Amino acid sequence: MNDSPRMNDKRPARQKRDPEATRRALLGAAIAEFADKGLAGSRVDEIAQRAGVNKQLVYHHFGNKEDLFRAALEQVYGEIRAREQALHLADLPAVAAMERLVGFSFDHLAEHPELVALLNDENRHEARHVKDSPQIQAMHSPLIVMIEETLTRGAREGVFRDDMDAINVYISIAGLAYFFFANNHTLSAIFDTNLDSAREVSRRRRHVIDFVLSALRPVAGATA
Amino acid sequence: MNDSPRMNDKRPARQKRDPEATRRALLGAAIAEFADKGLAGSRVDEIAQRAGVNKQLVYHHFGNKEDLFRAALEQVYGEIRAREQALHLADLPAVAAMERLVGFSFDHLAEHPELVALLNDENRHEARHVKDSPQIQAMHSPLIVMIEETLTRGAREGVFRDDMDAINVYISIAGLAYFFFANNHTLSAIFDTNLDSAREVSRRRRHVIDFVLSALRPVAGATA
Amino acid sequence: MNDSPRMNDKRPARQKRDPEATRRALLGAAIAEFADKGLAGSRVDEIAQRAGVNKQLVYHHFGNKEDLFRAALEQVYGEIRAREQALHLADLPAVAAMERLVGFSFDHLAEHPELVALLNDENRHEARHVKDSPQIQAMHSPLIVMIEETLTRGAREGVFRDDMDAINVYISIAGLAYFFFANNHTLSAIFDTNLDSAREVSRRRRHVIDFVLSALRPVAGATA
Amino acid sequence: MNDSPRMNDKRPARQKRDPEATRRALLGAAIAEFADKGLAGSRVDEIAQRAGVNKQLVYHHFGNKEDLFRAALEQVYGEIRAREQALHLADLPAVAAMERLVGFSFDHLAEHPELVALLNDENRHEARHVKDSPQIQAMHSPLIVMIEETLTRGAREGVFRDDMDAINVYISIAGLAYFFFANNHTLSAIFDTNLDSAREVSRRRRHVIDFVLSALRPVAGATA
DNA sequence: AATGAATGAGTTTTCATTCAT
DNA sequence: TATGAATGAAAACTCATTCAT
Repeated sequence: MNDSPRMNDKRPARQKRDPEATRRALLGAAIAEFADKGLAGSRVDEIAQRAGVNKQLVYHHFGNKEDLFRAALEQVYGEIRAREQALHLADLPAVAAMERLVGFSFDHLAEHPELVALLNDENRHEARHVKDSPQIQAMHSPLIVMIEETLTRGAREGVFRDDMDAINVYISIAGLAYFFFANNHTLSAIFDTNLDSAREVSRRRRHVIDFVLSALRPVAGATA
Repeated sequence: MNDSPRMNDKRPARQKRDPEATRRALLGAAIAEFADKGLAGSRVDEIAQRAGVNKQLVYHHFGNKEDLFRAALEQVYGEIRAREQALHLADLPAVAAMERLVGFSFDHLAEHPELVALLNDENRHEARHVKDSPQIQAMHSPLIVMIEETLTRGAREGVFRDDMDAINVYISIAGLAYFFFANNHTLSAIFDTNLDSAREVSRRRRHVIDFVLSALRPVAGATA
Repeated sequence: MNDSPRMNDKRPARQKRDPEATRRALLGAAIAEFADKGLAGSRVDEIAQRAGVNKQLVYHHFGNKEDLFRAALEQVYGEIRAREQALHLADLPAVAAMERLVGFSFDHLAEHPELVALLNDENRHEARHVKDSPQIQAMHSPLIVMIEETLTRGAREGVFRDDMDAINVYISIAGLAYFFFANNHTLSAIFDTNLDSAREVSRRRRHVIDFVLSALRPVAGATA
Repeated sequence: MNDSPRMNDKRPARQKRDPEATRRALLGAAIAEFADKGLAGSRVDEIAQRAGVNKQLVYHHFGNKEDLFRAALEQVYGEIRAREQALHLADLPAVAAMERLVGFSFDHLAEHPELVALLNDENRHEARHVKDSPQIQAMHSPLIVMIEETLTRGAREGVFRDDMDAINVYISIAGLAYFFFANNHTLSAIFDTNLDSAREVSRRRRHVIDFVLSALRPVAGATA
């Protein structure tokens, strides 16, 4: 009687006209492609293909390649920020809290290699897209505050040094995991081992937690 | 008194037909360009221009863009390996040796941002060029052995823990500096500071040395 | 009576967005260019210009230069096969049938110098594109069967020898015309005549028909 | 104590400075390369490499690529002309003479595929180099005269028709072999056989001789 | 005579982006 | 919203030829 879709419709089901799904598919494809090839090495064509949609939709939904890159960054930043919010370190004793924090930082990178890849590229571009994104700017990481609180709490408990700068501690925690993942291939090649194996990854995880907690131990003889 | 060529001219100035100089100029330009733009983002044209030579000489001397990238990697690896050889840690007490080592690792990255940039790119390519380069494979880093010896010596002296794996310690030392430099721009943007300033760099340097030495302190109550 | 576009205009004239026409134009231009210059000597630029379209459309529609060459081969093979189908030799007495066949083979080459040129090039490449083209492989020439039938019929009629191999006869028929056209310029230069003139072409045509029919005459004294 | 060459010289013997040998090597390499790739597809570099000499020597000895192509043509024309001179057909009865002539034409092409390849290319260029070469122009083929004499002799002997034009007979003889070799690959692909095998080549040889002699038989009932 | 370096003008191909439907 | 065609600008790489030694 009318021509509403799906009457007795034999055309490919391809779920036409679901712009939100298209957007999501493109964004996922973009993150994967940018992580693989970098901004310069990625191809708009390839992203569209990965998403199973027409190339022009990239422009329709995101404007251009660079804007798509920014959207990809917003996405991966959004994910880590959301998980950081869920850590609830205040519920734990200082040492356990710090262990959870370091473990989380390590695990998130382990599970999200695309974050490492995108950040490398973004830094090559001098954080241009981050600076251009009010959305990312607004996503303040709670980690600095969490670290500060945990360090203070730990110092009060007598289990941590009290002279550590939270930002530097944050950078150290992140760096201990980041470098391992970011340079996994060259390190594996140079050391002629496979640092990508589950065994080496979990070894590294233990080392990092141990290393951080060890570094934060109070200085013997210091009067806290 | 005029500037006609070859008066009694000792400058290198436009020496015609000096293939070795041409090669060097190209290699330097390539390192700079690859560091700035990455392998995919770099332009052979641009590299030739930076080097002040004809574009086709890239192909004449290096084969193609990818081979040039490999040569650039060989160069930067060669430089750090050469400096590593010169550390002579065995001459120092364990703590001082470790401090020199950590300081060197930090300083070399500070002075050679191109190393960070090239390694990021190389890892994106799964260390393909490193694996293809017998030259790099042959440049064994002496650092692992140095770290092992220093850790052992420090344990004997009672100033270091004795349960630390040298490779993981190496990765930690490198990572603490690497992440700071590799992600300097995004970190600066996120924390709304300028981590590139001399002040912040030297703060970071002190933190890293302190952090490592602190982490390596012997475990209280352990019988070394 | 003016030339404003689309009055009641049935001409193809610059019809925008007619991909089929674009393809046809490119294919025609490619055949001409490949015939003139060969695969190696042809320029994609030139082909696009001849077709009056943007150069990149070659890649859009055909993939690359080599695929375009294969498409050109498919086109010229398709044309000759189509004409071969229309010969209907069975309707004629053996001698007349053979005469029509030889005449057709000669005339087709006379009218399609691009076929000679493309085949020369294709043979230089060891028939690589023909082997790669399922389409060409599927276009079985009916000529062998036609020749076989005609020879058999002629033998029965007592006008042809009965000991001739059809494939070799085919190659002979084709060769007698082919060499004349393929080497027309060098032959003209060597013999200091103009074998390209209508007079010489028609002389050759008569000779070829005469030669073939003469060769096929029954062997005197043989018992057919 | 001086540095004159070959004192007690252990350097590679490479027979330096034999310009005539260099020239020959280059010419042979050029014929091979031009036969393989055609004029447009051939690379001066590749020719020099095949010859084992420096690329610049091509220019030194031959001027440029095109002149080298002309020299290659002169060489292959020279070879066939020399062999043609040695046929001595007059010593044989007409039929045997014709058989030797046809056999020779076939065999020379079989043994010299580069002749076919070069002629194809030369015809694509409208015999430009042949016309430019006084040397080739001067190498008059004795074949036309030989054919004429043989035909006349055969007619007198009553074994040949007397109405055949020598040039057309020449073209037919050459064409029957030429097409088989020139199009061997496409014919093999189309007929799904291997016409390059010794068996098929010798079958073809017999066919060609048979075909020509059969065509030349006197017309029955004609009064010679 | 011989060599390797150097060059200018191409040549194929790629790619982000826009157009027409 | 979605599609395939079309485009301009560029990119990697090639190549005949010349230069300096």
